Amino acid sequence: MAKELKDLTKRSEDYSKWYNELVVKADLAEQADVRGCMVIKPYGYAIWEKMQRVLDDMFKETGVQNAYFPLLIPKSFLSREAEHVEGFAKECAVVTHYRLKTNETHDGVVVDPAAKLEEELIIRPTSETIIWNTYKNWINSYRDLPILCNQWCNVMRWEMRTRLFLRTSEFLWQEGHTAHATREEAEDRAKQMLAIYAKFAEEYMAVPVIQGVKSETERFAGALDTYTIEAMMQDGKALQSGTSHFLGQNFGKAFDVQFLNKENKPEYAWATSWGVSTRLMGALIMTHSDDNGLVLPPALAPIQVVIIPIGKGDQMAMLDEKAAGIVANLKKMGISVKYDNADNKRPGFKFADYELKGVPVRLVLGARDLEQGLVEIMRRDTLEKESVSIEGIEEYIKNLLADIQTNILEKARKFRDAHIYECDNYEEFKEKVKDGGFFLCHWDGTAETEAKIKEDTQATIRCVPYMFEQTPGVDMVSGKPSVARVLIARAY
RNA sequence: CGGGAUGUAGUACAGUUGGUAGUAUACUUGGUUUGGGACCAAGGGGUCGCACGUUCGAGUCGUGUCAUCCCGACCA
Repeated sequence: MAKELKDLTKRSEDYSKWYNELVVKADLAEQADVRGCMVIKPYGYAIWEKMQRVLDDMFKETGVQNAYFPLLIPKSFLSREAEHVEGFAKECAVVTHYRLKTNETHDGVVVDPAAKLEEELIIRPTSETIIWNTYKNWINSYRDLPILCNQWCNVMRWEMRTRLFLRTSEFLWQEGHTAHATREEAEDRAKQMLAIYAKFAEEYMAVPVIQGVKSETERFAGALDTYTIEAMMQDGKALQSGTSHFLGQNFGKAFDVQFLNKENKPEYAWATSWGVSTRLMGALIMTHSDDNGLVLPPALAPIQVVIIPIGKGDQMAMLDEKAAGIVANLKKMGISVKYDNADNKRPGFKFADYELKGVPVRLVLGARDLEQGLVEIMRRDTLEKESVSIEGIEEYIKNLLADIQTNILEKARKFRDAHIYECDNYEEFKEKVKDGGFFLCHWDGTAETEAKIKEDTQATIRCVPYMFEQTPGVDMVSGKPSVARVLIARAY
């Protein structure tokens, strides 16, 4: 099966096909029969669960609590906030009836026309509206604030074109929604959560990201500011991997969420929302994988170490026993390990299969090596093999896992940094941007310039990045003055 | 919704001038194997997307229809 993956055209030639095949072959997910939705398979879901656990802990450290709000949103809620409607209305699934009945020939069902809903319900594309409708009941005084809620759920957006993990009609995510008494507090929270996303991306996913703020046209519908982390994939395209929005008082006003402040004066609550989705899985896959398959960061790999025994029939009992000791020790150290002694698959098949699945470390327990007290150990990121003493192998593995984690982050960072260009000449930009990469260019701040760039090159302004030193300059398209360079790239 | 392509076994594909369905892989059973994706033997699985038409006869030709994929518009 995996042989087909190796036979695929290389990444550079047909990146999307390579990516899709990889997701399927590595047993992460597949296209569902339902339009634009995906089935996440157990192995893929295990990665998502690990991400959830880590993120959840990070949120809770900042005082956020989990909650749950309804899937269905009354249509009228969506029209309360004008810009929000504009942004989402076009791509929503709508519930119009609440009952089916058997058809005339009694071999199927039809929608019962008598069961038409008076007000249609929308399957949530995001939950700002229903949550703020609820917050109205929770907030009376400045003493009730801040409210810091997060929910893990699914949402649905009727996308025109879908791709596994990166853009599916239904996706899993977390959405945090906070309410604050002051503008400053809300703005700080929006930035704080972005920083958490960036930390998670780098420390756990080993995906380096650029933090910044979105231009007006790229903002979330209804937000005053949208902060973003942008990652670079191996084909040089950008992937928006997480966003945090400062929503001002837009939703407070739209849902009439007022509180009495310390001066006993009514005031609208200030809002933020922030989310990351199963799209992060896409980022993970596209950042690290090679033509042998997935390369998972040890911090998120469901299986961190796989042990494969090799020997003749009568040696297996001895190998099982030897492995059991190592497995027990590794588990004690909090390392997840799988011992695969299935006899219906040959070692070569297992090697290839676990490489495809991105298991960071492989240990080969061979009867022949064991006579000399040696085991073969392979690291997935570099595919380097080494024979090491079985004495103290656990400690060796622990260090190796840490080394892989930092190594793949550095590799990804080096790749990204080598593909970031400062550019002041539009003709040159147009030529170069086709091949991918991030471009730091001066921008006059107008939507016209932004639109022209998009029309000419398909590239968009990803963000105004924080992390680079900024000096004023001249817009490369319009020639007008510019205060800062923005990050421009083609994006997923 | 515009431009292009494709629908044949679980999957990936072949199928010549129209003549009654084939390869690989996967699956099942038995045996031999096991240091980089094993081998041998036997076996199961398809109203060729759907409908209509042409024909003695359609996977193949025609018309229609549905679905999927790719490139745009939209997007976490």
